[in-house]
Formats: sequence, C-alpha cells, structure tokens
Amino acid sequence: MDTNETYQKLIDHFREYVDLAEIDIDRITSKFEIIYIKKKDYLLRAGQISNHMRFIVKGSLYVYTLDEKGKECVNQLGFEDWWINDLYSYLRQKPSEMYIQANEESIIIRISKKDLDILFKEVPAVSEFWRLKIQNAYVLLQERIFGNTHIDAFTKYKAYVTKYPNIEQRFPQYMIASYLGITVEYLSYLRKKHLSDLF
Amino acid sequence: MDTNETYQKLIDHFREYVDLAEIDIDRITSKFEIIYIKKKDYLLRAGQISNHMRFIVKGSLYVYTLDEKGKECVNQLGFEDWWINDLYSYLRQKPSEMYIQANEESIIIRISKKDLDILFKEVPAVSEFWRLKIQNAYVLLQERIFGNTHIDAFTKYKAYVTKYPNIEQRFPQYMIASYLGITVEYLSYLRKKHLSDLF
DNA sequence: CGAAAATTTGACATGACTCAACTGGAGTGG
DNA sequence: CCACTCCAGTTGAGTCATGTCAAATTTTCG
Repeated sequence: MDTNETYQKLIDHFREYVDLAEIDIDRITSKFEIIYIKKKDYLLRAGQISNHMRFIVKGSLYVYTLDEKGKECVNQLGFEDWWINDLYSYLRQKPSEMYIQANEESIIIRISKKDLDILFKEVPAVSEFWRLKIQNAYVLLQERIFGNTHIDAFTKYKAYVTKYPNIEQRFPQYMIASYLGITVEYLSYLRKKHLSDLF
Repeated sequence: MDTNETYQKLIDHFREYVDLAEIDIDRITSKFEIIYIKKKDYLLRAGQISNHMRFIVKGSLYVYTLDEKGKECVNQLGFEDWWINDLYSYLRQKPSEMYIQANEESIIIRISKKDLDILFKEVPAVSEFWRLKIQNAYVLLQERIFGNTHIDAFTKYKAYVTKYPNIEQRFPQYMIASYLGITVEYLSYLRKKHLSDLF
C-alpha cells in the first residue's frame, strides 16, 4: 500500500461523516504521519503520555492494562478504519496505564494532539467529524457497558463474534476472553458446551 | 429557584468548558426550555424517540431498561449538572429502549435536537463545548467498563460510593445494586460482611 | 522437526444469583 | 394515635455461573 493510497483511506473515512472541500484535504493530510509497525510493536506503553490520535489503515491492534497480578486485561481490539488510543491519557495529558500493541503487521496514520487541536480550529469539518465520531463511540460503549453488566458470558461472546464476524480469525481466543472479561478456560468450556449454537 | 437562576446554572455549566461571549448567551438560552417534574414522572419511555438533550438543574433521575423478565436494569443515575439522555435514541432518532424517570422533584432544562443542531452551526463555542463534554463522558464510560469487566462486586461498590459520596442518601440500594450489575440481596450481604471497610 | 504459544480438559473452589421469608420504617386512613 | 399496608432492606438455604490451578493436547512458527 503506497503513501497516497494510505492517505486516501483516511480521507474516505472522513467523508463517511462530513463533506470535505478539496482545499481542506491537503490541510488535513499534511498533518498526518504514516507509521509502519510489525507484530508485537508498541504504539504506547504504560507510563507514557499519549500524544497522538491514531487511525488504523491496515492491520489490527489491541489495548490492554496490567492488573495487580501482572495479568493482561484487554480493553479494546481494533482493526482497519478504527481509531485507537487511550483517550484518557490523550485528553488529559496524563501518563497512560495502557499498552497499545500490534496484533499483526499494521499501517497506522497518526496526528499529534497539537496539530489536531489546530485542525479543530482551522477546519470546522474536522471538529464536526470528531464530534460525530465520538458520539458514535459513546453509544457503542454504552451498549458494551450494558452487555458487561446485565448479560451472561456466553450471550456476550456470541453477540460479540456475531457483530465482528472475523474477529475470531484475527485475534486469539484468550484476547477475546479477556476483552469480554471472562477466563480463557471458561470460554473454551462454553464454546464446547454450546457448539451447536455457534453455527 | 426562579427562571433566571435556572438559566444561569446552564450558562455556568457551559463556562466551565468554553468561553461564551455575552452575545451568545441569549442565543443559547432562548432555545432551552425549563421543565419541572415530580418524583416518578417520566422524561422518556421505551418506544419513544428521544428528541431533546436534557440538563439536570436540580434533583436526580434514573435511566433504566426492562429485561426479558420485566426487571429494571439501571443504566445511569444522574444529579445536578449532569446531562441525561438515551444518546442512542437521540442521535440515531430511533425508538428508545429506555425509561428516564425522576427520582425526586427535579428541574430540567432541555433543548430539542433541531435547535441544538442549529446552535452547533451558529455558535462554534457550543459545538466545541459538546465535543469536550462527550469526550469527557467517553473517558468516564471507559473507566466504568473497566470497572465492570475486571473487578469484583464489592470493590466496584466501594469505588462507586466513594466517587459519589452522597449517592447512598439519594438513591435506594436496589438502584445502586442494579446500576452496578449485582443483586440487591448480594449487595446487602457484602455490605454486612465488609462493614468495617466502609467507614 | 522441535520449542513455544494457544487451547482444551478436569477437579475443585468461590462469587454471585434465586427464592422465599422476615424485619423495620414511612406513609395513610380511620 | 393505632392498625394497616407497602416498600426497602436483610437473612439464609440451596444452586449455578464462573474462576483457579495444573496438566494434557493441539497449533503455530522458526
């Protein structure tokens, strides 16, 4: 995937939400930077302050924290066309507790907080875009909260893999389990028990 | 609380996040409408489309859905200075699955979606305000997800009542329990068991 | 092929739910 | 002021869902 193609993916993404004048396109893309990362590379480590918004052009990543016992707790799995970040650290400019790591070879396009804040001022469409995006993300999170609070493990699991059908091919079971807040052993047990419900 | 005082609370709230020129104040407040509700009154019922953004000036409310068995699942508790809504229904203009009900006599100030969308275009500070608010809400929700996914019931409970110290005086235990996703009986058991940890 | 990583299995422990009964306080009407 | 009801909260017994740990198995990948 060449540079132009990569920037085009970003623009296409913006245009799913807002109109962009030709003149804005350059102002936007000139502030973004392309990053190529290999499997297991980190985009962010606990202790660092997240200074960029990142958009996944190709590949997939996972975000996790470590609990008191040093176990990884997955907070987010993301693929192509998703923004991925620790918004807490980014927005408040405080050290993150999260790690963002590549699940496979990936292409990321990123913008610094400084530049994005400039874009918000200079290009209203970007501000508008961001409001829409974050509203959307909020609604999705809300659904996820409901799922995590009032729904049993297998139903959660089934809903998740149905919503993102190829997640099982791309992420290992133990990450999906951690994301859903259940143990990998129990998930394995459930999958066997409900085999017939899965196909 | 008189009308001016009520509008002033809204303006104060805006000004915690953005600068507002005097000229904008009237453009904003003129689009908001004050609603007085009694305990148990509904602001929204399942099946309706949420057409307003609502700000709690005084009092407290709760948001819940009904599960298959007709049991109330509390999604949100809110008091003074909070915005309360079913954003899913509001943003997508689809019928809500939620009920929003007053927990006590309350004063709400609300704006229709149509008017708020106009304000977004006419008053950039409002758009800016909203982006900040929703970003903030997103971060809070994210913390809540983490709490609901990887943390045991009592720790969740303790964290919640510590974060909102007077929540216990204002909402019944069974609502807090439902909000946290545990049964009221189990919460009662935990409270007794950990009495010493609570004071 | 061999080593490391991911997944599965099974025995056991425990956190959390269910249901039904009980307690205690807050209204309400006589 | 009492009796009554209603609702929130508590208790306890029994059960189920899910977690823990250690071992066995399968898959992945160098």
